[in-house]
Amino acid sequence: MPKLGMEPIRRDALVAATIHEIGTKGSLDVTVGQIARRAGVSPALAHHYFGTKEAIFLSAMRHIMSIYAGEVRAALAGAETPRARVEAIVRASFAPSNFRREVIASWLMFYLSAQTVPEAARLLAVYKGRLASNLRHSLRPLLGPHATEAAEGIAAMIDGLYIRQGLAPGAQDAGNAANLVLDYIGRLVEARP
Amino acid sequence: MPKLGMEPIRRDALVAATIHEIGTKGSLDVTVGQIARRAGVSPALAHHYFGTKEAIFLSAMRHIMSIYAGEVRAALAGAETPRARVEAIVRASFAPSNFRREVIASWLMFYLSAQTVPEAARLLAVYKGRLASNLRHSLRPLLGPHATEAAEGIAAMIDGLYIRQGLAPGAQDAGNAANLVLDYIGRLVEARP
Amino acid sequence: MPKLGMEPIRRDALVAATIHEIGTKGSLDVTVGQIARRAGVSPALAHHYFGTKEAIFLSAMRHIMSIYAGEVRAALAGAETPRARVEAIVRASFAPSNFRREVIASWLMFYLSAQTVPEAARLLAVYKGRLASNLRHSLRPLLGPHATEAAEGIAAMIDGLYIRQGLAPGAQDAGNAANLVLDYIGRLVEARP
Amino acid sequence: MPKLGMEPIRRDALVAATIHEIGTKGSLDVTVGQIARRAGVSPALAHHYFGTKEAIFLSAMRHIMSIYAGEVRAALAGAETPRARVEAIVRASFAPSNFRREVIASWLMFYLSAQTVPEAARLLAVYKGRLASNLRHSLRPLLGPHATEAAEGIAAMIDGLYIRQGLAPGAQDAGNAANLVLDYIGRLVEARP
DNA sequence: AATGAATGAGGATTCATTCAT
DNA sequence: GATGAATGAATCCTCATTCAT
Repeated sequence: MPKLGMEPIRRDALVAATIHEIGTKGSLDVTVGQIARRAGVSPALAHHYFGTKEAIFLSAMRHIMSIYAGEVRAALAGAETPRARVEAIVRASFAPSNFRREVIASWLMFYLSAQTVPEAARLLAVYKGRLASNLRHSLRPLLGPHATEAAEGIAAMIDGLYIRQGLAPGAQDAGNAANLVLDYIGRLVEARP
Repeated sequence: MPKLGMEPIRRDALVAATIHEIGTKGSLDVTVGQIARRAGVSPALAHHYFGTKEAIFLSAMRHIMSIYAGEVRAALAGAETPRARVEAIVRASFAPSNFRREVIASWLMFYLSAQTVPEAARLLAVYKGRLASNLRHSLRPLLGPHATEAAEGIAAMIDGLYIRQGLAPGAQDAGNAANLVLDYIGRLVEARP
Repeated sequence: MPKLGMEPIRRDALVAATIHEIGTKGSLDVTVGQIARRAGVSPALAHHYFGTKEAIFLSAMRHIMSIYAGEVRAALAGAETPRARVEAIVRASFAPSNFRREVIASWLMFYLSAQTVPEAARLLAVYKGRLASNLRHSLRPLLGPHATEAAEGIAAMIDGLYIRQGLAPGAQDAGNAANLVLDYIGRLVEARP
Repeated sequence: MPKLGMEPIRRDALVAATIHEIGTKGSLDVTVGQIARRAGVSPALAHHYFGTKEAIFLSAMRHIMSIYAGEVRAALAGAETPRARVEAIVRASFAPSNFRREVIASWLMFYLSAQTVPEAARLLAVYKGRLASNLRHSLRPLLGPHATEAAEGIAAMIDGLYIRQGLAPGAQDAGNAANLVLDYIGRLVEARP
């Protein structure tokens, strides 16, 4: 009987290597060879398990998204009021597992590849739809008809902080970033005289 | 007037072609051949004038930045109060000459290339520094010590709206985007009870 | 009876799969993986039993030739006159077990591989020699010194009908093909005024 | 001004190199690199002028067919009677420019590639249609309703002699081959008692 | 000023084959 | 007996870049 069960191990290693390489390079110009080398395997094996480079990238994208989704789910679990829910979503976005430079860089790369790769576009649309819907749903009780545009503003600010984190030189402070959004939410929600 | 040489004409055409191609493709995967073809010249000529592909990209980046800078300068010219200045900067960011899909896509590509190309990083840093300084300077009289973080929030939201415009399917409304930022500024500036 | 080992079963399955795949693709561009998959085994097993891809092909070639040889032998068994012998050989060439598209395609592929693979060339030479000698031998009593060239003409026509059957789109009629050759033989044999 | 007019020269050289390499190898397993090397250029240039390997092959196929067509046209020019026309077609098929080993090997390779490449199939169908129609047309006055099947027999014999010339070891005699077909035609045409 | 000609370097992908279990 | 794991070698193709004219 042959050696067994390597597939999930290799797949995970290759996905991790992909994220690492994209994060390091800060660009999508990553070769299968580089990914494979970092994962400690041959380029041929990468193709053996994934078929194409695009499939590797998509797997990495799904991995990142599932981490994010888990973070959001966990954060929402303990949130009872609408406002707490909004804040939970924001905090999840800046959780350490998400807000690492390499993860964010990958995020942005997938944003980019969605321009070209239909499946990437689909995945991204799902994520964006879910985020917007989550935000709107929680904001509605607080802001009524203004919930939609508030959700847009919040999502935009999050994306902006992401791009600055992912592409700017020098790591930034996740807490600080989260606070900026939370402050914005405070201003949106709290009645003005 | 002396008869103009072809050089500036060709350079401009190539820069315009670069922006167009990046905007169309939505990615940095643009070849010198594509750029040259769109500009109606041979790839060899592109190299003749620019030396390298990177130099073509940098020229395009400078072009976009100078348009943006002009727009900001013009907007600031008519602004008398601090708040008007802040709003002018924002409006300039969403002026039609900037907030076109292809221009924004190029913007983001340059953001990306700053990861790899030192000169691009330098240019981007200059721009960001100027934007932040402009915002801070105008916000200071209104927000005092909170000006810095307010400037960060505003800049982040602008970037976020840009990325959504540049990479999302379906053109968006510049006016709507500007209003989101202006509303945010309003909430920042207006005193809360 | 001893329990049969798996070896002959696997070998047969792989040979059959090889012929099937070549016939389906209509080309020699068949991978060991495809052959193994059709045979329901792993590519590694194919190598285990045959050593190399070339050996698999040669086995398939031998298989086809032995079927052909059996068909000829059977046909000759009932033939008593020289002319009946010639016709038996022709009929065997167009017997259903030979004149199937996939078998003929394989035939031609082996013709091809004889260009490169010495052992294939040897096998093919044996077959051609036997066919020619069979034909000549039977034609001699009828045509005397012209037997050799008549045998050449007949063999060529058979090959030509094969290539048209094996490589032309749309299955053809074996009976019709056989009749063409038989008619030719009639014209060769029957005295002209 | 650049060096000019190389394109047709290179294209011709590459087509010739393709035929040569296929003829030498006796198989379609010819790489672009080999073709380019024989043509004295880089593989990249071959792609520059032809785009794909398939396109190179198709060009070579068209080249061979046009030579053949020219040969037939020339032979038919001097033929006045139906029988002379039939014989002219046959002689053209065995003219020295066609019946060279490398040309015939290429012929057969294209026969093969027609299995896979639609455009090759189309070209081959055109050739076969023209040949059959030429033969039928000339045979009709001589054989009436039997013309069709006679044409089939003749075409098959020609193909058979081709495959033997193209794939058999040791060059054969074109004159001998032609005579076999001419003799066959004689037997088809001349009345039997 | 401009370009056709040409290529070296590199990258995705395929595949026969080997090996440890 | 059988196979999953793994890879080296090869192939097509792309592209920035150079050069002679």
